[in-house]
Amino acid sequence: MAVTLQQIAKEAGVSRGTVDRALNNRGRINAEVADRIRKIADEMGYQPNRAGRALAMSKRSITIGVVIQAADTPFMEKVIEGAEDARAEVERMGADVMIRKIDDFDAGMAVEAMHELRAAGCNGIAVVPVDDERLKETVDEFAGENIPVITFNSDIEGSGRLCFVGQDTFQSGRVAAGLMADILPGGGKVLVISGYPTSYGHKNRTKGFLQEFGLLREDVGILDVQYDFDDDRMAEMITQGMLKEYEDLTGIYLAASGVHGVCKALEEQGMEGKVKVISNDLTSQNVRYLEEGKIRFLIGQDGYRQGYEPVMILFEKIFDGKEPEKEFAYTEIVIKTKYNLVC
Amino acid sequence: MAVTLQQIAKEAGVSRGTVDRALNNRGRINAEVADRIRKIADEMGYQPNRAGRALAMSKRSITIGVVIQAADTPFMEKVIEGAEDARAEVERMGADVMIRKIDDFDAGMAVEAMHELRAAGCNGIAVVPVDDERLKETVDEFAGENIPVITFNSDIEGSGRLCFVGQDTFQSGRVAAGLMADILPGGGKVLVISGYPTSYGHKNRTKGFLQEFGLLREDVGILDVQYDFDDDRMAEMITQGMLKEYEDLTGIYLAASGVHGVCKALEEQGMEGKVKVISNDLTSQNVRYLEEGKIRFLIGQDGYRQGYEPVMILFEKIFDGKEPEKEFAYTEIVIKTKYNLVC
DNA sequence: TTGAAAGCGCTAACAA
DNA sequence: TTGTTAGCGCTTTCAA
Repeated sequence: MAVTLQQIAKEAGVSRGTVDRALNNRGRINAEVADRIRKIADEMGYQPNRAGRALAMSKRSITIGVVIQAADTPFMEKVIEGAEDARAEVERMGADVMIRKIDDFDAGMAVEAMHELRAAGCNGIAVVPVDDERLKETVDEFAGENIPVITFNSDIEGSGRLCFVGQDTFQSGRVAAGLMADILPGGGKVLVISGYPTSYGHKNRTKGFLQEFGLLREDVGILDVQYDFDDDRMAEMITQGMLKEYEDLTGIYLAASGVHGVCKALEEQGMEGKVKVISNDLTSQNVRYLEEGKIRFLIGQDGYRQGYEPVMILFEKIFDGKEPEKEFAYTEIVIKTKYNLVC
Repeated sequence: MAVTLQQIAKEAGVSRGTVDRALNNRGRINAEVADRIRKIADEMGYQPNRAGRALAMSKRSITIGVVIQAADTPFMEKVIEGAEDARAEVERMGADVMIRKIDDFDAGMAVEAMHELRAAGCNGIAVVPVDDERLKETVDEFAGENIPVITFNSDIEGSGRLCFVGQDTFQSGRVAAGLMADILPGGGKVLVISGYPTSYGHKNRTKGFLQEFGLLREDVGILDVQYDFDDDRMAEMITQGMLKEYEDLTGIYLAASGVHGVCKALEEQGMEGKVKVISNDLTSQNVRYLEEGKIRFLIGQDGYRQGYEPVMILFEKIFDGKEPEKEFAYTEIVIKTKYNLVC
């Protein structure tokens, strides 16, 4: 049986309230007595009972806000699933979670949602941000008011956010490069199609891929990076053009979206399977292409954890006062082939 | 704020105790009243508060036993880590976890440990089994006494265990086959080295690999399966012999242990890198070989979850009466290259 | 068959 | 500065 406050109180010859004040630094206590109590608690291996604490604090009621942009995308559905699961878990401990979904990316609406959540009494907020000055200011403002903010999926560098939960995008590009280097035949050319030149994530993936692939395969030519602005039609046109210009194209790395367009172009030219495609994100469409063998590898993000972790980290921070373990909580870089899709 | 028993009692015009009896089927209650209360609870969306329940039940104290064989191996250290984390988590809810570690595989000691744990009052047991008749009988005996048993890492087929947590080994072999098919050049031969011909896991991996690889690459010859009995010296000798006999050997799949031996033999013959190696298990030694590029891929087991899940499933079963979601809780089949090792 | 009440470990308000 | 006490939501025992 675990040690209780009462047992420590008895051991120290004081009351339960005094032990509580000592161990939780609530002040209004003699410093020496507090020290002595802390030492005793330590020796007895005291671990606060979660259930007792949750019950006692349930009137104070912790509320956690979550702002998810691009909530209508398949990837974010996984994130939302993780956040909902975390919600169910902390609700059983008496806390509340409010989730605000925003279609597309819209910094203005994200800022607005954050203000709403603060007004609703949220004690902490997790947000999928975009790189935007107002959003950064809002994060800093909240942090100043002692409302911890966690960025997830995407980060706001240099802001006062508590921590970031998401993928190490540079490393993700390197993972793709390693795989591509393993499966390409000798010679030929490889093409990188990115999404937006301004997106941090896309940029980092591209950089990681180019740097590592260059080191691994000097025999393969690397074509200039193309941008499809996350548009399948663009991706298709780029692929068509490149196929015409470079007959020895053997590999395509998609740093963002556009799988459908790429595959369509390859199919039209009868190059399916001959040009090896590696892409990102385990969307259901991408997964289908993987199953059909039209893509070789998908690099996944573990969206579930990206939704789950921020809520839990905030809950632990607010409920237990526990600081997050790392400033960058990188989620796993998952490699999927058609064979390890289900788990 | 969530709905409480008290609120339902007020709504139904009865006492809290009556509501409790109705919702938890404790008997000693008028059936019609019980029905009415259940309906009201349903309408109000009642979800029992975990903290309250944990606190009230803390005198009854749930104890969960864990028996881990081969506990001295690096892989099982991960499993133990997961079990310890689960322990910490359920201890905070007032439960206890007793972990019994056994070096090597020893069915007799495992049976003994299970009896000890039952004598110590365990309400449920998770065990890493071997295929052994006494062990199976013990599992069935405990299940008959209403002490749920979960097998993890390895299974006892046809026993009365509640569920199995671990890898789908057949599928794991197919994953390796898919990767091997992607990275081997045309022609040549591939060799499969398994561990024990009697081990279910090794056998399934081998079968999965052979079946899938045969479908994928008809141009590559498949040599007879060799067995190294998890011994590096054996693996080394096998590799040496095969390298001599088949100059066009281009790939080796290790269904069990023996990476060190294989790599040593390849190095001696100057074939390192030329013969592509895929193996299982993220042991620190294997990871080192992966980092050095001597192995192309490692198929991992997610040992952490294999230790964590069984304890949590047992806790939920005993504490909440919640049945496990699936009979086979397959853990993810993780693909690791040198680039996605850290997460 | 039902109600009333004690108590699980903790926090917080109040009293001393 | 310290002790006392009510109460969080639930289970369980005892009394009606």
